[in-house]
Amino acid sequence: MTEPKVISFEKIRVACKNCTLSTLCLPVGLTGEDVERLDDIVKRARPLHRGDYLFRNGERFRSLYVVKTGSVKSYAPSEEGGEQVLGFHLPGEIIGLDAIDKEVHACSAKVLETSAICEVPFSRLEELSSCIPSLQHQMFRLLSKEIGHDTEMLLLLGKKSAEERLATFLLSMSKRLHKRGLSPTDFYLSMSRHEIGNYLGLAVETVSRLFTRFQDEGLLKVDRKHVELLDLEALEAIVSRTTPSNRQQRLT
Amino acid sequence: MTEPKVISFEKIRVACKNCTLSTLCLPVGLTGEDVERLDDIVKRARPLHRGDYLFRNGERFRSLYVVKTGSVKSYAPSEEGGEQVLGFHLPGEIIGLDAIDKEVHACSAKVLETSAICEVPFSRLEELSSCIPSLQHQMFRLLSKEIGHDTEMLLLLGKKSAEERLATFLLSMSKRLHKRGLSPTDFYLSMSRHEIGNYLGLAVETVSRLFTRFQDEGLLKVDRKHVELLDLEALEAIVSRTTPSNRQQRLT
DNA sequence: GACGTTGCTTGATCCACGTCAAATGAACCT
DNA sequence: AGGTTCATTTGACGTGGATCAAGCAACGTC
Repeated sequence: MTEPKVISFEKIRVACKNCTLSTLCLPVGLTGEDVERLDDIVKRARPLHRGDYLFRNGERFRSLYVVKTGSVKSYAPSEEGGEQVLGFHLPGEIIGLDAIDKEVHACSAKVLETSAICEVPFSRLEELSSCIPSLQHQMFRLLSKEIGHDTEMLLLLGKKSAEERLATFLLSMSKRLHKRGLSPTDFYLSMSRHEIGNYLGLAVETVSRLFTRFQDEGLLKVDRKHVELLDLEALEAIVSRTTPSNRQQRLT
Repeated sequence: MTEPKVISFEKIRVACKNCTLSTLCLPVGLTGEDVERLDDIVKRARPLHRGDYLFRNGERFRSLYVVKTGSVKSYAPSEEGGEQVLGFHLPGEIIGLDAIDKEVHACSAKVLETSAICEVPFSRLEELSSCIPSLQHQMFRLLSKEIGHDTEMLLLLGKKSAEERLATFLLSMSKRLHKRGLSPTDFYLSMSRHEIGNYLGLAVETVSRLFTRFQDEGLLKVDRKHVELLDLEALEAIVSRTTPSNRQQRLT
């Protein structure tokens, strides 16, 4: 999520245990020995570049992918060339979990900027988790967490207004970047307005207008892909605002 | 999903291996012995009635639940009393997977009609799956399948029109009921219009109007909760129709 | 069998957002 | 520098579906 221009040589540490992401990506409660065994099965790939695919829909599922640096989007084709962006993936996040069931990828994953990606062959991972109960537990948690995330998105798409959606998106980016040691208020978006709109179920124009509106209201500053959040509290207020349109919500 | 009036005494078979749902609910590739061990940990509860909760959001997560007969809805509270219906669960379907991660239920599950539910203590299930690799595999698949389902809902809420949503919903019910040996064209909906609307991100009024429109167009017949699908092909056509509004969809 | 309660339908109106169209401006060529 | 392309912005306009407001049918309950 940094300006993609100057890519200094990424000093990729070769072992999981040395990886800066270990707290995000590695299961907690693994012994040193366990981590080494996990380490053995992870393939560390050369850097990928904007537009490269991790996988495409229809391909056979073999591996999970973990973002090490950079960012990735995943998206599902709908009928007739349409697409639904399913998520933007930052360092430490795992991609491909939805394909375990059918063993075929139902969505595609495309790299948004120069990125380093770890590949984890799933069959090996499965073998390993039946040996290491705490790894199995972490795998269950991981899958479950993904479901929880999807649930939040359902709520967003089902109930929230355009401005709530964009505010939610910006705060989500902010928090996730912050967890990774980056500024929660000043960052670059690696995806286009188009992709943001698609992800949030909005037209590009609406996204663009909201950016300028938020800017006019002093909530943030935008310049192209660079965003500076000026008033996090106000954004939070937008997210958790009870819209006057909550009539349909309350059920028996 | 049958008329709740006459509840004859449900002859509940006590063992998983005898359960009519075994092909839906039980992992394939388990030995007879494995199934018995699984069987040991499943608690079979007395029938629950309309309005009963399996669990409520905020409660500590202990068990997964499997619908044996009847139906259940799950829903998440949003800000300030609003709710998002997350799903309607039919026999053989599993509820509670999203709570594994945080060990707290983020949503509630409420019984829609008199139902029999199996309870599976998760810690026991976890122990068992580290002993039985094929059970572990099935668990991964199950979790993954849930993610896949959520993805479809994201597509529905993000991109589809009101009529596409209702048609998708009806066909989904149709297919799922058919798998369970019931009529794919003639069934009772155990949930209210209100709940359908909430689930699909639509107002009750819109759902109601669409039902009458579909009826006028000869696609189906409705009387209260009883639905008869008359033209499955036409409904399919609505679902997979390229809306003229696919401008935003195609991305680079 | 009258009476409240709840769920569903129907009609009239409104508005948030999508759509269409055009201008602006980066980035990238040659 | 000038031209091509593509992303973003901005304005004007239209509409799908939400909202508001009655009716109406089913189902209690006493």
